Amino acid sequence: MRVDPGSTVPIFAQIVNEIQSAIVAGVYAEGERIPSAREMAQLLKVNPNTVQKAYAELVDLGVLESKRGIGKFVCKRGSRSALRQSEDSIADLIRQAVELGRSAKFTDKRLREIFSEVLSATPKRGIA
Amino acid sequence: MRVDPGSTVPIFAQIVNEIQSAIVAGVYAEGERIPSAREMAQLLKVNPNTVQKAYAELVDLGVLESKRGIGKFVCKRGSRSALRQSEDSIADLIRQAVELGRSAKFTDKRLREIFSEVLSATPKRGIA
Amino acid sequence: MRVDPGSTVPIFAQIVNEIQSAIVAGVYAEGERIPSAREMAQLLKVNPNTVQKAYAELVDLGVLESKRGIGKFVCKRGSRSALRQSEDSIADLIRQAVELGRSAKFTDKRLREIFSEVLSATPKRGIA
Amino acid sequence: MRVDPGSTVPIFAQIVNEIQSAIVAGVYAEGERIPSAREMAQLLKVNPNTVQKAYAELVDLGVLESKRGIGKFVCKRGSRSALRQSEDSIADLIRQAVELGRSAKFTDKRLREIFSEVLSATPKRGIA
DNA sequence: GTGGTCTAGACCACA
DNA sequence: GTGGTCTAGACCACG
Repeated sequence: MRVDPGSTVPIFAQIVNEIQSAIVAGVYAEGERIPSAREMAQLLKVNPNTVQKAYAELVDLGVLESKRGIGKFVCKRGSRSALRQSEDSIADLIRQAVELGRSAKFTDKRLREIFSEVLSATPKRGIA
Repeated sequence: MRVDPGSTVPIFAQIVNEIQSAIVAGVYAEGERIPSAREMAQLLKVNPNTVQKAYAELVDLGVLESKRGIGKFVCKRGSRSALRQSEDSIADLIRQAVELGRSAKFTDKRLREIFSEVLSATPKRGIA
Repeated sequence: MRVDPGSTVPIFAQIVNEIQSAIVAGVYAEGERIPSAREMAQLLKVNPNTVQKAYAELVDLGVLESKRGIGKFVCKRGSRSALRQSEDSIADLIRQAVELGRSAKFTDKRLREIFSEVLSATPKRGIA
Repeated sequence: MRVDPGSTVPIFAQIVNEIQSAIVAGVYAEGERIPSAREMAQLLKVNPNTVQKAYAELVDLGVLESKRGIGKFVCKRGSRSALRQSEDSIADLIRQAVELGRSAKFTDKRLREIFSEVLSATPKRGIA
């Protein structure tokens, strides 16, 4: 679980993705409590408000639920929601890539090639 | 050649991409003059300064060159630069998608499936 | 740190030079935050957007890096970049002068004289 | 006698400098007629209006004088004017370089070094 | 008419 | 509060 401050992707969005991925990967089980915003903030070395914003979005997305004074917990169906949204995010990025390729008149074959290259070039990394 | 004002991608960045794609697709040949910022602005229905920012970036990227009082022209090697940068942009988006998938423990097989679905679902569109 | 609105050199370019000089001179250390565009703008009595354009160029040149919502910082190697670019700018101006002299058939001796005169005639000035 | 369309220096200004240099170098003697704007334009491969503007400036500077219907001629004291102005231009560029160096806290010794390097690195070129 | 610069002011995402 | 983007409109240098 980490964050790249230099990325063009907003930090809060990176956190949203990371949490969802962690849930999908089984790091946080349904009904389980996730670390407080402050804990997460010092873990990731980011501003607590940024984590707060990410958590709020996850509540909004139906992945987390808030129990006041206690903490935030993965929803009953949180794992499913996270899975669906992860797939959506992935599909959305790929869609952008494909559209870019289409307007430059790249063939589907060429796009498949690029995809395969990137797939084998991108290393697998741990969740922690 | 059009622009989506609602996109998260800044308009000027969309224009940069569109122009590069058009050059790669052969709409604008090397050495050829591209429409003035003002013409392009009214074509895309955006502010001329927004177009100018995009053009300035393209000059910076070595795709266009500026001749004062005459117009902007596709560089000698502009087509190559544009091609390389288009591929980079595409690969970059796919890389983001793959990284997202990796941290959610998606298998490569699943990622390939998503890619194929998106590829067949994304319509081809004209340049004009 | 000041700017001459009457100069033929664009204001934003003057700011780029001034910041680079300040970094080379050690006014802003590597990793340090520089004043916000708004602060700098009211300091120099210019429009904030003009400063922002200068800052954007410095980011582009690899001298500054931007952290959204926090500020702009001198890059790790920013001091080196600034030094190199300052020397390049100086050498470029001198090269223009020498070429002018060459085509008017000035001797190197005469060019050295002019240089020495200007060097002793140009006052040293503070950074602030 | 040539012009660099890619330079940051305006073309008309380059022409002004070139003509002055040519006069200083003795290519055009006092009282002699210089090529018409059209001739010069096709020689330099630039827009005739651009040459026209350069000539007008040279008249304004007291280097050339116009005889209607006949052409433009180097003034009586044109050679002196051109010499003085060439020196001024050269001194001005050097002054800009020195100011840049001063604000970056370059020592005079370092500036002299840069000057010497550029002087020996810049090739002598013919007038034609 | 064309590009380049500058100003003024607004809005938004981010921290 | 900070950077980033966008709009609107002005002015200038250039061809």
